[in-house]
Amino acid sequence: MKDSRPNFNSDDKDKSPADGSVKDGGYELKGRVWIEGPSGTFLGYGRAVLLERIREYGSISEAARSMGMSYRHAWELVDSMNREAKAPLVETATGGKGGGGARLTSDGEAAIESFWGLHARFKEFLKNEMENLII
Amino acid sequence: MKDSRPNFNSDDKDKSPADGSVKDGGYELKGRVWIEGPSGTFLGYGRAVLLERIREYGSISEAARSMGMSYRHAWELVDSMNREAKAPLVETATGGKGGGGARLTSDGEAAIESFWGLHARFKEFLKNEMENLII
DNA sequence: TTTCGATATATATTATTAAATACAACGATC
DNA sequence: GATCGTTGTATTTAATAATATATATCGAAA
Repeated sequence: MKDSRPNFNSDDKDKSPADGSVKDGGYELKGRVWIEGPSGTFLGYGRAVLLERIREYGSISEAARSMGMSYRHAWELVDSMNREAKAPLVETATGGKGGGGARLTSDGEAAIESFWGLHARFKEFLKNEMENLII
Repeated sequence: MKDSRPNFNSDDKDKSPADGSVKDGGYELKGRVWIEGPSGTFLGYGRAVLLERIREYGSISEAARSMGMSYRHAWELVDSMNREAKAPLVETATGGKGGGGARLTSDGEAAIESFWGLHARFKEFLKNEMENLII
């Protein structure tokens, strides 16, 4: 059946991989998973890394610096997580020796753990799908 | 072991769900998957929907309108997909009866099919994970 | 040859996000 | 009480993305 509409530039060249220039591989399956709370993102990859850095450095500002992230942004993420969570994931201190600091609560530790588990299983999923992917 | 650092505002109220205000459910697992080509995104959810609309309407501009998307943006997505793909997913015509139009190639049809399959299995994955999710 | 609506593209404008900067408040320690 | 580096926040600036506008091009059909 011929289409009644006019000229379609059908560009149907090199479906057969005769020359070496066929884009054969080069495709990649990517994805993201995150947990959403009542009013926005609760925990995703970047937030999980941030939590780990806070645990490592004991400071939001240092954690932010280590990730090349502005303090403000890091603080907003922490604030968002704390508001979204049932109980705060990070507890902070202002003043005192060293000016203050931040540390994870046990809920914070658990949240990281839980997310990395999810993340690992997701990577596995992508790997499997990638193997069956036909493009 | 008591921490030597100063005052942590530990905010440890209502871990026990005594009052009714506990944010018990309200969490949702979300995610995205997409296929990346040699130089950027190749196919994701929005692009798959766009392809379907193009099939439905036979026109990029009408497809864009139907999605509340600017023609320019839609055109850029189509252009990107065509460049990224081994062979074009959309073929276009300018001029002629009705001014021109656009339609899917067989590769375009196959790409949609393939992506929706992936998407469905991904939704299944999220559903399973959601059931085991502890926050 | 003129008309038509859509493609293909450039340019300008607006809106949204992200980043940078600044600074008051804090409280244990010296 | 002075000091310290951090938290917590506001304000400003820069960067990016999204949208709007404009227009040249196309070719079948009238």
